[in-house]
Amino acid sequence: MTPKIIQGKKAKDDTVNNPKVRNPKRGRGRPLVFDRAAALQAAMKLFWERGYEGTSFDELIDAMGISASSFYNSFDSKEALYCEATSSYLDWAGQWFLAILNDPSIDTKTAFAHLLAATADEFTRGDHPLGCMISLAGTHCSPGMKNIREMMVEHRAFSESVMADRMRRGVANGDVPPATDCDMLAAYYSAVVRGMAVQARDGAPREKLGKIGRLAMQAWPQRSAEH
Amino acid sequence: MTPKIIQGKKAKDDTVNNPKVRNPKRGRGRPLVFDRAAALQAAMKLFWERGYEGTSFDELIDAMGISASSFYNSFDSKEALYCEATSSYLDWAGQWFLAILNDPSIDTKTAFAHLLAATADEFTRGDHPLGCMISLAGTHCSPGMKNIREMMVEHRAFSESVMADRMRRGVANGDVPPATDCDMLAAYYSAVVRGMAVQARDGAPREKLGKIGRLAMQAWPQRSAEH
DNA sequence: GGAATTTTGGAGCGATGACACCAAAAATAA
DNA sequence: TTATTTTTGGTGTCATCGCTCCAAAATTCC
Repeated sequence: MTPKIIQGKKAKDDTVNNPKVRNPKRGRGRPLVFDRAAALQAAMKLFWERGYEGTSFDELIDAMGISASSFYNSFDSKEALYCEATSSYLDWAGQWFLAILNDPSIDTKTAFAHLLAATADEFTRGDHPLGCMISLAGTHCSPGMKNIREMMVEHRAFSESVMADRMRRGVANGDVPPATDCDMLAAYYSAVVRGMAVQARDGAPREKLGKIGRLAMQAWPQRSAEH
Repeated sequence: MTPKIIQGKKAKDDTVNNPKVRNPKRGRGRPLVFDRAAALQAAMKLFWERGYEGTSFDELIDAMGISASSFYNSFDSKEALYCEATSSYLDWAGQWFLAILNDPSIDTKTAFAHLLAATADEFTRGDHPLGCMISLAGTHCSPGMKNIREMMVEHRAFSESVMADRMRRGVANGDVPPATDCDMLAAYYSAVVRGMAVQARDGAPREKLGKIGRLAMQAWPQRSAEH
């Protein structure tokens, strides 16, 4: 799921570069007093809810339940943490995303209908922040956030390319019209998903997102071409 | 175009409440050395490009070409400036937006096709920042930005309601199928526009946005109902 | 001209941002 | 036990944030 990762900084300790952890299970030295994975999850949810700029360092370590010292012992910087949190998010979101696109029991059109329905569900679940951590991140930000911005642009382009690839497989399999412009159709569904993320953030209920997804499926190509 | 405006702070000087200006044309006292409207435009473009959190006070007054003293003499706060900049943006964007939706020479479906085409054009023009100042603003931010967040949510809801109203007029006029769920169809086109804003920010060219808009028009209801 | 009014330049303020430093603490290895 | 390694608590730092204050400057009113 993850494309080339752009990291803000190189790890200071190059014995282990990504992620930074010196005492993985049971090494010498004082043991970690916190669960690194759980702390990362907490940071991810805070970034997801508030964005990178909207999340302060103190709020982060508070949510992670650790001190500044412990933080910098296990992570390189706020920016590096954001990269890791993004990877963690994509590991999770990539599961349902790719599972649906690669489901061999359904045809291409059905796969995208399922994808949009799942998006409506996942964007409005109660056990994590609304919407999506990728869709709207780094779109308007200061020049100092260039690294993060480029990373998010790449993540968005990557998910779009995954959708286009699935459509091309559909063309090859014969369940998508051969004249279909897969890149454009993927860009369209990508845009719809981004728009659903905005709606979710603004409080739209699951059913509303579901209907948006069903309307979006009206653009699926019929037997003849479209361009 | 502008719905109920939520202001961050009340103007300190209640002789003139919105906008704050004591020496409008030619009053007593030292005259303003800068063009307030031009400074506001400059601030608007910076906010548009970088977002609220991504724009610092020093960058703002630098782009506006004024000092901190002059700033606080003519504006109440960064937040109040953002509200004014947003209003200024909506005054401008509302022009083409409403002009298309109220064009009496075209039917409802054509109006929305024009609307999406114009969106593709306006989101990718070279004489101002890419995308839209409203579509993605305040979606992920800190709790301290509650006022701004709620303001942007309201602006987005308002433009969606304007689209729904236009559709209902189409139903009344008979050029939109009577069983159409106008609120849902408007939510769908609203989502598409938000997605086009993301694509524009990520560097998608005008033609790509145009094709997304044309694909989105495939969801327009035929003679029979859809829900 | 003098008084009143308003804006401007310039310095500075308290709070917060992200992070660095270092000695003490807690583990393992010998 | 002692040496070694690693993490932790606590404090400090340096820059930036949005904003304030005040005396000087520039205008109009009388």
